[in-house]
Amino acid sequence: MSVKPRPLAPQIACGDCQIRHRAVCARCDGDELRALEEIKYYRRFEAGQTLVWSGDRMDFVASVVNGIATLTQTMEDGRRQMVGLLLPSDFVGRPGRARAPYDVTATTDVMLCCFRREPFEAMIRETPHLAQRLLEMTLDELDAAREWMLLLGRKTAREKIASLLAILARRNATLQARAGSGGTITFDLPLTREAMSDYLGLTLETVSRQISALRRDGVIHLEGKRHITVPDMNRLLSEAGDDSDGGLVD
Amino acid sequence: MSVKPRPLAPQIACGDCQIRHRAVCARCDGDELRALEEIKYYRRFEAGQTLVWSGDRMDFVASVVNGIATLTQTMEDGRRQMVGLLLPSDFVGRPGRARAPYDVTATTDVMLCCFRREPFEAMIRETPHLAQRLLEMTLDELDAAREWMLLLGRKTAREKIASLLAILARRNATLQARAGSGGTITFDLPLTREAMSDYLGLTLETVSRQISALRRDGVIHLEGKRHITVPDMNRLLSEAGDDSDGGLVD
DNA sequence: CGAGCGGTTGAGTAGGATCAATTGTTGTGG
DNA sequence: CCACAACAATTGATCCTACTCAACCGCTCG
Repeated sequence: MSVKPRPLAPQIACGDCQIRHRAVCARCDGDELRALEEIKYYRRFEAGQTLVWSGDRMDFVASVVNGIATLTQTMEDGRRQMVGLLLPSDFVGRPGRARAPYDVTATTDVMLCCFRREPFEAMIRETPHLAQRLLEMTLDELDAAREWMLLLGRKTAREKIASLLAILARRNATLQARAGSGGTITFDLPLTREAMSDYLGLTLETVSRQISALRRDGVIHLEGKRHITVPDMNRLLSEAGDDSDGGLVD
Repeated sequence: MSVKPRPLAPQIACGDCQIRHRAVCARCDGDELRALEEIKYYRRFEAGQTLVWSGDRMDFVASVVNGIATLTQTMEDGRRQMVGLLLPSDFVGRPGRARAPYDVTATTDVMLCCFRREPFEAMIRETPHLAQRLLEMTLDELDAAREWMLLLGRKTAREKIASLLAILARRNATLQARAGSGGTITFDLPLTREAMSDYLGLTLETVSRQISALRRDGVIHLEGKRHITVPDMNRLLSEAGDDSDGGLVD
């Protein structure tokens, strides 16, 4: 249980940063960036590591630079629900709160750009660009959370799986900048079956069965356990129950 | 289907407003309040009315002054999930977005304090107090949404009901300023069984059965259909699975 | 080689959904 | 004043989806 010395990564100039235009700092001008450079430092985590435990003191907030992390809540008897999926440029922590309300776990290797909390809170108060961007990001997260609530409360297991795959596919599509809506899309699952079950409010057995079912029905193709091909995105979307089109299965 | 002329309510001075210190305007100083007075107007809605339809254009944002409203999402086949419960001082609408993503419905008579969207957005940019308060409120809503996700994804029907009752009881307790944690609490359900089922991701039959079960087991008492007494708040909390104490049922 | 881990599949079960009947309660019109 | 419709809610019977428990596969690592 001994903790390795925290891996501090070398400083990167904000100007060279991959997430410069999507993270909290997106709207900051030159002076503001320089102020941020003063209070930032990088930390690297390995896949599987817990970055923060629920209830822990957090004296930083951070942007995810690369990798994927999750927020999860756990009940006393061990039931777990993922409540956040953090991708590059997403924000971790809450200004004005010292204790973490959720476990934060790295599902892949993760690099964080951390800001010491106190000076960051001061900047929020003083530089409107930072506060405005954070507000915008928080509103987006709230919308995502509400979409997620519909999934958890009302969708069937099959629809849940299809929805998650659609989210991941769409994300990869924007990165690959292809596939208007109908084309073939390919990506790797960044989550284990267990993590997927925590996301979807299912058991891992049900996740596995439904993935198999979608494969049998030709909605997706699988190579190995993790590599997924979606031959027809519209088909996947209609399986997800989201429908832009009208569910024209037959 | 004819729409009554929208009920415009008489103007109230911000200084006399019940929600002055909890709404978006909570941190505003005198000048800022005066600017808000310029762009605000009141609207009243009757119980059951839909304030906004999903997809509609919204050219205002608003604070709930009194009454209770809900945000709901609906799938094509009619499955519905509530994704927000709006109480007095809560905020409706999103600066920077013209179209409503959810249906907003009054469950009781509701009064809104509306701000025309364009000037309000300008104020967000210029008066940091407004933006800061809105950020804070949005972060609180995000936390609430994540708590709700745990409920939807992992709790049993009985725990869901107990959780909802605990939330409503706690809210009334703060209003009545009593009942540290153990005392008797009494309140009226502001929701129909159907609205509760939309909140909890259940059917209304299951809601009814579980309320009956909690009554049989002495966790709550019922007078009529809507008036609820909680003799032991800790008992209710442990039924909800939230537990501050360890679930010491036997 | 065996242990550990991620994943798949099968058999049996249970919790909540579905379909249906019934009881108030309220409000409307004759 | 009562009959009737509309609506909220309760309760019962039955069904089915997803959970539970269990065995097993393939791969990696020590």
